[in-house]
Amino acid sequence: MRVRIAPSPTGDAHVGTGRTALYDYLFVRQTGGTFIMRIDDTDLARNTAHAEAGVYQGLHWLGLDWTEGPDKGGPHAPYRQSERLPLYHRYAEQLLTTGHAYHCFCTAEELEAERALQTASKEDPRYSGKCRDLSASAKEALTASGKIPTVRLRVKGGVIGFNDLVRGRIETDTSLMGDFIIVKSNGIPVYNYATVVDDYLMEITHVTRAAEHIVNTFPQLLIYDSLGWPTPHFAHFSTMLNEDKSKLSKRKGATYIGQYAEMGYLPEAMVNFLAFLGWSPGQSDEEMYTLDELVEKFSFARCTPSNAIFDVKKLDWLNAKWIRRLAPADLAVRVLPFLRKAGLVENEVDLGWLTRMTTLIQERMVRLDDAPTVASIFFREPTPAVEEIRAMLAGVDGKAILAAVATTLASVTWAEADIETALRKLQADLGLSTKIFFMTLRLAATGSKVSPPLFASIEVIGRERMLKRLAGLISAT
RNA sequence: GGCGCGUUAGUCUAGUGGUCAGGACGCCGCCCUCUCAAGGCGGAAUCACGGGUUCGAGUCCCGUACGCGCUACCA
Repeated sequence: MRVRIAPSPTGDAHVGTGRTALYDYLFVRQTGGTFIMRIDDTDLARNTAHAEAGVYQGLHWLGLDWTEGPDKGGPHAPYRQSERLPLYHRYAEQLLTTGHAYHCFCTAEELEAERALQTASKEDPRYSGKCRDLSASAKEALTASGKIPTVRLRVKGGVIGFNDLVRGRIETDTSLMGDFIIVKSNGIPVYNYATVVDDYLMEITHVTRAAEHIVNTFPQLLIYDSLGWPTPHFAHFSTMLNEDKSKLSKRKGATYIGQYAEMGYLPEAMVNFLAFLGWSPGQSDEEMYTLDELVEKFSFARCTPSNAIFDVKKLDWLNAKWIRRLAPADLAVRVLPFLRKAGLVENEVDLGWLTRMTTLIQERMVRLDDAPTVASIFFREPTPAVEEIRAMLAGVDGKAILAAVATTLASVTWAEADIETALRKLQADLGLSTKIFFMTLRLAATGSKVSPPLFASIEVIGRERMLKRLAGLISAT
């Protein structure tokens, strides 16, 4: 099995490209096939010069890799369409000599006018075939006048079709189709043509892509046929949409894989989520799958044909699940860049301490970039919650209570369990309700009514900083 | 407009002629609890519509509606 992903070099990997690449990768690994990277850069106007790195980076982040491509080389190099022009010309020449294609001298303006006329008279706009049977002398004259022709494929009518791996039989009548351009006047092949030449020469067995390419398959089928080439298998995946059902675009949320990495989504979660957007393992209640598990389960037949909305809420849930599943030490390392970015960590940190801290925030994060918020009390001094504590301790001697806490903490063994035992005993001795006492402590320790578990938090904050925070409050109360 | 694809709760989906239409996210409620989370339990919510075929249709066929795609010398 040989499968290719053919992104345009836009500088970033689109999530749609990511999902298709993921499906390709799963299929290829499952079948022991080869995954190929090909850069479709025939749209000169749109190309950012060699901006492939961003695309590679996004896919690599997901954990995907290929064995042939511009960056890897391979038996069918080059893997960039802009470097394969001679190939396209060779087969265009073949099509021309066999009579399957012909030169068309119509200008873009003439075609535009023709189309306008047809639309006005309510005809379906399609090429009239004006240059279809030009005489040799006419062609010579046009060439002599300096006109540069395009190459058009001669379309003969009839019903054609293919068996889509996810949708079944798809057919159309080509009598509705005009002769279409395969090589532009600037010598660059059109997508539909270049794709066919490349897929054939690169021995692609399964052509996989998004549903918007379904109708492109028809002209491609015609090209395969005209060249006398066998057709590969085709699989068209569902389209991914925004929450308002519009096509996934940058306007309405993140579109590129790199953006999700920056927001603190885990590649494990992203892969899991993307896999389930348009595919399902069938009868199973299991929601979490690793890349390896997906390799085992994936199949084209279980891909859904209908469009799928990219539901960030579900992604968030999955991400939170994956965060909780990570070993704390692993999570700590992943969280660190986000803490640095937020300015909470500037120099080296003690990884043991960071890991301990991470266990406290692990269940309180949806994304990695939640860490700076949730964990700030372990790095920065909170604003003293003087007023809240006063309100909490209304009617009792607050200063004395805080002092008792300080005294207790000053001598206790510094470990969560011991801190808890000591403080619970103090609570009993003071005769305060658990709610009041521990909320007061939480306010004192963290400056907030919401925080990670109290005793462990106190431990992680450390004796010195705890006593300092208490001292500050005692003098302010 | 033409052609193509699609349509199970708000969302992702299971279902391949006979099920109380299953699961998950989200939402609501309860429990647990030092707060917040997490976790547990429970709840509301779905087969787009109309015709067929059949003893029986979410499942098969036709039509309609709606959505998406293509209709370029874009990919």
